[in-house]
Order: sequence, then C-alpha cells, then structure tokens
Amino acid sequence: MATIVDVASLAGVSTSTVSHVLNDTRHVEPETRARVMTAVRATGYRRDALARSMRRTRTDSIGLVISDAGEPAFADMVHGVEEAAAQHGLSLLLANSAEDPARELSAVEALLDRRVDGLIIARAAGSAAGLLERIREEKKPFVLLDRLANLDVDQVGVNNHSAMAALVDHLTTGGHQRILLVSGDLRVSSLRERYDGFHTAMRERGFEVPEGLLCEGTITAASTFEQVGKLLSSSAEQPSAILACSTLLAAGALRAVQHKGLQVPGNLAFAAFDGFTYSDLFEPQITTVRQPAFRLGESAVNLLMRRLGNPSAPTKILRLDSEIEFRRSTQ
Amino acid sequence: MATIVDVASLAGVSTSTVSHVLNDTRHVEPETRARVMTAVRATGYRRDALARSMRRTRTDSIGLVISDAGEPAFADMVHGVEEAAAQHGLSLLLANSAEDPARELSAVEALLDRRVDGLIIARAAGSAAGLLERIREEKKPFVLLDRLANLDVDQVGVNNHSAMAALVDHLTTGGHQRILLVSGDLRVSSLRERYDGFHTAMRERGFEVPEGLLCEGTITAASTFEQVGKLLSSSAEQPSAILACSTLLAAGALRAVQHKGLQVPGNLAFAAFDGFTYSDLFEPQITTVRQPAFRLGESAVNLLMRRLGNPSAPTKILRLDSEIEFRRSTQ
DNA sequence: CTGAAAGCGCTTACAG
DNA sequence: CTGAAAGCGCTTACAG
Repeated sequence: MATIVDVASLAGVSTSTVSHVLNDTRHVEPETRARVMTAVRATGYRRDALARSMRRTRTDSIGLVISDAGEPAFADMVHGVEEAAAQHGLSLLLANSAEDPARELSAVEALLDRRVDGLIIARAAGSAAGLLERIREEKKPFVLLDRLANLDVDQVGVNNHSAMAALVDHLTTGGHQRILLVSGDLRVSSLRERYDGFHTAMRERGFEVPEGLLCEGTITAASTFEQVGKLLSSSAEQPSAILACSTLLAAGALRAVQHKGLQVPGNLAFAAFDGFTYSDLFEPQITTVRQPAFRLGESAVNLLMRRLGNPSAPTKILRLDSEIEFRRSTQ
Repeated sequence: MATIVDVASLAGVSTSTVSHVLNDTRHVEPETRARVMTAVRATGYRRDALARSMRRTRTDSIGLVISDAGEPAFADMVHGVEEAAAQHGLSLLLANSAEDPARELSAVEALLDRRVDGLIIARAAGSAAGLLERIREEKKPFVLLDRLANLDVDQVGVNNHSAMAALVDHLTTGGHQRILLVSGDLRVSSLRERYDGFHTAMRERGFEVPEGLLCEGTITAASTFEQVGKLLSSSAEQPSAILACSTLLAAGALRAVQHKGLQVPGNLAFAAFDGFTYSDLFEPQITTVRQPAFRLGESAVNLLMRRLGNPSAPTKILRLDSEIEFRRSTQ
C-alpha cells in the first residue's frame, strides 16, 4: 500500500504539499499539483482514513444504534440513515440493541471508542438511565430517532398523537366505541405516546375506555396472541374493533382473532400502526398508520449534520406525520 | 478525554506497562497492574480504537455492502451479520448499493480506505467487473453473500436448485404444467439460478417451458405488474400457476392477477421465493420458499472470521437450504 | 509558493 | 519485571 511519503518522493515534493493538494487546503502551483496527481495515479495511492481521522477532529463516520426486534419500520429507517449518510460522505456504523439495554450500552461505548462524529439512537425499552449522560460527557452530538424523550435534545419521530386522534375519529365515526387497544411495552416512548394519545382522543370525544379493553405490556407476538385471546374469551364487554400499536402486536392480535374464528371486518374492525407490507394485496386489508420511516432516518442524519455544523444551534425536535391508509378492515 | 499518557503518569508507570496491562500481553506485577487499573478508573480512560488500529494490523471492523432495493430478506441478512459481528467483538460498517454498481464501487473503496478487516458483499446486478479484483489487490479477505459467483472465493448462499426442484415437484404433482415463471433480472445470480433450476426441473420431469410462459428481466414491481398483465391478457396459452422468484416480483405479479379479476388459488395457483411476512395471516395464503436469511448473514461473518484466522485455508462455498412453506395458494 | 517537523494516541521491538 | 523510544500515516502550525 502506497503512503503519502511514497507519493511525495515520487513527485519530488514534501508530504505537506501532497496533503494540501489532496485536500485542496492551500494554493499549489498548477505544475506541482499535476506532478502530485500523476504520482497519486502511478502509485495507486489512497489516503488512509484512519490516519487522517487521528489528526483531524472528525472521522466522517456516524453510529446508528437501533433497537430492532422485528419491527419492519426499522429496516426502512436504517435505509434512510444509510442513504443520507452516504450522500454526506459519511460511513455508517450499525449496531442493533434488539431491546437489550446492556447491548445498547456496549454498542454505544464501542462507537464512542471508534470516535464516530455523532450518534443516532432509537433506544431500547428500559434503556440505561446513564446512556445519554455518557454520550454528553464525551461531548458527542447525538439525535434520538423514533423513540423520543422529554429532554432538550435533537430528536425526530412521528406525530403519534395526531395519528391516533385521526384513527379514533375514523373508528368512532364508524360506530366503534368499544375499541380494544393493544399497546405493548409502555416503556417504549412511541408506544406510550400512542397509548396516551388513544386515551386523550377517546376522552375528548366523550367515550369511556374500560379496563377490560386494554391489552398492555406484551412484548412478543406470542404473548400478545395469548393476552388478546384471553380478552376475547372473557365474559366481559366485547370489543367491536381492535387497534394494535405495532406490527408485532398486530400479528399477535390478528392471530388471536383468527384463532377465535372471528372475521375481519365482519365480526371485528381492525387497525394497526406500522403494519404489514403490501397489505393492499391481501385479505383482510388492514387500515394502517404508515410511518414515514425512510424519511425519519434521513431527517435524523440531517439533524446530526446540522448539529455538527453548529454545536450551539437551538435544539430541534421534529415530528413527521404518518399517513393513514384506510382499508376494508375498518369499513 | 484521558489518554494512555494520563493513565501512565497517574499510575507512575510507562505507557508500555499500561498498554500491556490493558491488552494482557506481557506479565505485570499484580501490584503494578492494580495501580494501573485504579488510574484507568480514576481517569475514565477508554482506549482510542483509531490509534490502536493504526499500530496493529487490524481494526476489528468489517464492512457489509448489500444490494437492497426493497427485498425484505436483506434486512434479515443484515441482522444476522450485525449479531454475529457483535459476538465477535467487531464493529459493522454498512453500505447499501441499491443495485447501483457505481454506488457499490464507491462503498467498497470507502470501506477499504477505512481499513476494515474484511468485507461481506451481496453484489448489485451488473456489479462492476473489476470490483472483486480491486479487493483482492488490497489482499483484503471477502465473502460473497446470497449472490454468488462461479469463482474460487468464500461464499454463502441458498440452494436455489433444490428449492426450485421441490417447488416444481409440488406444482406439477398438483397438476400444474403450465407454470408462468416470473424470474426478474437474470444478471442477479440468485435469480439466474432459480431460472436455470426451473428449466432443469421441468425438463427432468418431461415438461415443456413455452416462451409465452416466461416473464423475465423486469426489475420493479410496477414493470412486473405490466408484463404479467400483458401475458395474462394475451390469447396464447394461459398458465395455471404463477411462480415468482422474489418478493418484489411476487407483489407485481399478484397485483396483475388481482387486476385481471382472477382468484388465487381458484383460477390460478401462486408460489413465491422470499415472499411476504406473516403470510399465514392473510389470504391468499401463499406457498413460499423461505430463505434462512438471518443464518446466511451469520454464516458470512463466520466464513470471514475463519478466513482472517487462516488466510490460506481452502475456499469454502456454503449452500444453506430454504424451507418451503406450503399453503393454500397451491392446493 | 513550499518544506521541515511536530504530533495525534496508541503498540511493540529493543534493552536492561 | 519494566521503560525509553520508534513508528503507524496522516495534518497543520510555523517558517521562510
């Protein structure tokens, strides 16, 4: 592997000059520049990004720590982050905590050790309390993605309240007042927001939310299947609609519905957040709140770039709107 | 940020000793070691991975260049790679070529510049001819993932021929001899293998494959929709089954089927490679060849680790078996 | 307009 | 058992 010294000696100049030519960081005589470029080509020289990073303050790389335990929206967020990073000439270091706070912490440490310029984090449920403090200690810029916090830090997520309000509107207008909310792990901020948004929306419209129509805290599709199954079998008031707050929860709930032999939308209306891919091709066609996942990822990178450009810029909190795809499952 | 010099002076030892304690690379008196560890904790020292990498031959990082233009199996492969990398203490640098050879090449260059220890590549359709040569030039170990080549290099993919044979068996046994194969971009080796596997399997069973029952070369779901629509409208021999070789192709084909008002499996049988998530929950329930995508990713990392451990080990080519999920769409 | 040299934070022969 | 010092491949004041 040719180094800058090889290029310099072949071109008959100092390494300073080679460096300045490569980085276009001070004026160099056209003829000298040409000699350098010729030497670069002749040696097949490629600048060592590691050595370069060591001398500069930045590495031109960012870290993404995502908590993806099977939610397809996260794959799109990763795509968005990757694409935006590439456009900014940044390398992307990816780690998945899979909802495990210990993995999350060690991923963050590894990324800090690698001196990434900044971090994007979709935190795990039960994320370690000191995690963000730790990053701040290192004065490393970071952006929260999808799973936001009530903190004065850059973050980008979706507007869960308005989406939930629209969905509740749609269902109640359609005559559904007994809505079973399958809300999952409420330590996850996005799920908590949907849960709160549901209660607010119902209250504002004058509807009660009986205890028996809440299924919360389940984490896997399997446990959701069981819980929803139990609720549907109980003698208590039965729902006329089910609203699942994630793909995993929707899968578990839908399986329970089918297991009971109930038809959607015949016996029960059904709506979901995130939802299934190509859901217009299959029955039941499920009304879905579709997150702009790719754009979330892109926006996170843009927020991070903005922060890197201006460390003292005011905090920015972005809420993108979801699109609701209304389908036959709620007609 | 504390450096090794800070730790050394606080502990009253040389930086050599600190380094040797941290890496456990030569004997150090227990008492000295203790002083070093105390200093490490007191300063909150964390070793700079960049500086470390510069002196050593390895960076403890690997690069993954994937060509994901919307195929969900790739998300699972990335998961598998990420998890296995983390288990080996490796950081993962991710890039997506999205089937664009130019992006692929620049991603590979960026990863080489960052001195990753090795590369895992799922190549783009029409991948640049010199790509693998370029990596070899740098003597950088690499593993081909999913999209294999007829080369003497480490690679891991699925056994497309046997899967296709089983599927053709299933369909022909069920009375389907007029099978419309939707095979996509044949420059993609996995799609080419399925295409070849189909022809071999049909020939071996004594069935003809008329030209009018081949839909090849489409890349998007939209163009597939159009092409399949045309074939279904033509006056030529009509298929009794459709076999789509990827999720994207299946989506386009299925949409065309529905657009024609045809029922699956009533009017047409339907089977797909890769396929849709949670497909047991929705109608039509589609017979699917499910790739072991997560394990493919894991295996790629393991192959790479093996190669790093022994550069002169014989080449290994792994073919994992897919599972076929038989469902009502082909009954 | 260009170069000599220091230095980023580590690891690792070399020496005792 | 431990330390002084070279060196990885760059960038960047400093100097002329």
